[in-house]
Amino acid sequence: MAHQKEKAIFHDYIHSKNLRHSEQRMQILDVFLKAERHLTVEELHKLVQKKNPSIGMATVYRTLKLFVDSGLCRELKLNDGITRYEHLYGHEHHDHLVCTQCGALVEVCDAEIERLQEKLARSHGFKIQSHKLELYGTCKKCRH
Amino acid sequence: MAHQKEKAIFHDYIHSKNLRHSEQRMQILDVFLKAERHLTVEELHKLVQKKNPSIGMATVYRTLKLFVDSGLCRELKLNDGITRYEHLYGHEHHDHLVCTQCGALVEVCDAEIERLQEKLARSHGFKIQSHKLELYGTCKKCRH
DNA sequence: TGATATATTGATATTGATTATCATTATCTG
DNA sequence: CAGATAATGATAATCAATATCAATATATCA
Repeated sequence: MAHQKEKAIFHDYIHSKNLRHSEQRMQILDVFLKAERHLTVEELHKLVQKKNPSIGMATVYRTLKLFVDSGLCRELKLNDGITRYEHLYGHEHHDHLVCTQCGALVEVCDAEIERLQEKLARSHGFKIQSHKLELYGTCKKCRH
Repeated sequence: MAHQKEKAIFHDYIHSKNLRHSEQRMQILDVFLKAERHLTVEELHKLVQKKNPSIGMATVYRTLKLFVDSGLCRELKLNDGITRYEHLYGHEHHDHLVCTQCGALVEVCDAEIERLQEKLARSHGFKIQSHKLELYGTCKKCRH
């Protein structure tokens, strides 16, 4: 079974917080790790139900929170108001290009922009903890 | 009475869409223009009620949408999930520094970052329509 | 000006996403 | 294995935002 590192991280997190393992959590983690990125809660719930139909939405919500807290994934809140979750472990930091026509999501990163952000914040006395950069526009396909 | 330009914009918008003027819309516009930026719907509703207690929340929601469509203001959706509205007319484009401790909002702009964003998008075949850049961190005050 | 068509309002219901509650069940620890 | 308690799933509650609808206000035209 793959994703040993991620499972170890979750395992350690569960223990460090004196929480318990459960069949459901392991199943949800398994499905989440195998899935593509940028899943909504509903999408994940549907995938999980294929494996275990008795797992409820509430459990998926609760478990995703644990994933976030453990550092396995992060919430992505785009302008459409729908919260998506994307893998974090083993993935470089990145920002997003969002196609406003087809909804395509492209991950991008630019070290120079990051540097200038730091500088900009510093010049206003801020110390950055995190940032959010989303570029909304049309992708090549949708313009042709 | 100040803000003639903004009122003319709204007036023109209303006419162009074959909508109607109303006492309530004018009162809400007046209060909005006088207020500081970054108002939530609830905050604006409270301010408006001081002038006309009968104005309901729904009308404030509806009217703010008109303001956005007319170009007078824009929605600002930060990570806390609360939608704020900020003045647009007569204000330069800007991004935001957000203090995660005290909630302070600082407006910033960096032409070089904007330029690099364009370039980054272009290199992936995207044509940018809008962007969102928020830098979360701690302000000087909160660190001392 | 007055009648008519229709946009607007405010109260309330509804939606959709998320969180809280709670009785039942499962897991861990000794 | 037993006891303590965390987790689950169903459901209710919450919260922001939107839709509905009867009553009212506004614009237009005769």
